Amino acid sequence: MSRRSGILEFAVLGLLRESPMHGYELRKRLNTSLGVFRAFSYGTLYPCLKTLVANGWLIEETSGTPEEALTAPLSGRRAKIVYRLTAEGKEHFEELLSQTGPDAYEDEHFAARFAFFGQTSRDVRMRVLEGRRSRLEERLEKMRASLARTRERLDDYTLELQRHGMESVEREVRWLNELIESERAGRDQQRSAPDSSARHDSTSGESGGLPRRRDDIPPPDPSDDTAK
Amino acid sequence: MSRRSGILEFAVLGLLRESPMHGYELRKRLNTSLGVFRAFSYGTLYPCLKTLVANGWLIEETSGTPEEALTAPLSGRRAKIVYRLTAEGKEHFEELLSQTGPDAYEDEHFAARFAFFGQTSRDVRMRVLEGRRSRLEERLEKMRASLARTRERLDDYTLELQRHGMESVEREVRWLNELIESERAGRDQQRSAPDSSARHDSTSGESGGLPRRRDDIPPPDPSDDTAK
DNA sequence: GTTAGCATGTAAGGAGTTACATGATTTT
DNA sequence: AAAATCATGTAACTCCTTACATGCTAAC
Repeated sequence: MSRRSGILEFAVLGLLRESPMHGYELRKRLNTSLGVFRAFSYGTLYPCLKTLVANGWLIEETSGTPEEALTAPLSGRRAKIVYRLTAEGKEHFEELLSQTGPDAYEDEHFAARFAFFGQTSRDVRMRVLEGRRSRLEERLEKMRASLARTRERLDDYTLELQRHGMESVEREVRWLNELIESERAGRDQQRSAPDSSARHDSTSGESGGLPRRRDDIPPPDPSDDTAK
Repeated sequence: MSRRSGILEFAVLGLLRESPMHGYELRKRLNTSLGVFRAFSYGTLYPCLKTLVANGWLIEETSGTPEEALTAPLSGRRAKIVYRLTAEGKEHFEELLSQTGPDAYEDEHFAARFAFFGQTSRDVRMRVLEGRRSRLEERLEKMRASLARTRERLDDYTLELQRHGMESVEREVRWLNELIESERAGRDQQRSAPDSSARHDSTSGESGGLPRRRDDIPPPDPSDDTAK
């Protein structure tokens, strides 16, 4: 029951929900899917996996399927451990998904939550988006106030740094506004049942409707991979 | 000689270079000046200050000046410790300022460096800005490659998250381009002396020229202060 | 007179990195 | 047959937060 990390635990469970994987692959997916925001090392990931197994959320499958076991039978070949989500793990993840406490609005936590919106029910999505937005608006308030108080004493570079920081936050607010609007637009389709005690129903990705974006993919550029 | 933090050490020395301060004030300035990027707690700051004193970079002045000492003379009044940069501390900070190793291009480290650009020589400023930019460009390369590889398998939300992340990075690159251009424009004024072994001359803030920005201050809104 | 903010600290612990150690498999 | 990359782990260490402990001073 140990209180392992939050973000990492959440992301691992979420990725394994889609399909079983071994540690190495998991790490790559963590660092691209949730990519810009977080990069975990093996020294973090492997111990975490152990803990999740100990909690019963995961099981290890040592080179699993019978066919594969035959490919390398009796040699003392190093195990390739595939992790699979258990029923309890699934349940636990579902519960984490439904939490909308203030933690969920912090930078990195929010990114992790967003990455799994596809598996999140619409009302939770809304709460998270709106929570994030008001968190950012608070932050803007403080920045504005502090700027007004201190702007005389600050040199140009410090000022420029603050200006750029504020603009970044404002930009994210605008992004959230768009997202929230799309979610609202996607609603009304299926008027949420008058039953207000709506239980989160496992696969409740009602795919509201993201703002369909210009599809400018850079030319299929198959280059290196290695994440440092 | 203990290897204390980097960012915090750097920022403390930089702030104290401007004027002596006590811990509480220092913390507030850290969390606004370098603000958006980093928030330190007392549990971090005070021990760090002790270390810096032990290293000889700072000295403590217990309610310092004679006049002030008279205001609260013999009562066992709790000391209000003012920290002042020593000559060695100044020298050390100068040396830190001149470092342009790869660390200086990381997110938070970069922000700290930028915040003290007013006290940094122009060629170092240029190196830091350009280093940061190429760091971000590498990151963009990886993101583009990874997107091209995996885009089919990803759901809309994950895609949207990546798109937004990339846009943020691209935006920062544009910002850096502007800054670099301004620095270059500000050069040519004082053709840097043919003496290439230019020693960083203490106060070498030749204030190149930031892009003068629209001055839209929010109405002087004197509200709350408290950080959390 | 009591709440809020100023001011300084410590101890315990959480979260993650780096560097090390090992070995298998694939590509060049 | 060397180099790269796949694959799994551990130990030591860093950095920072939380929660606690203390007391002063200003404002309401």
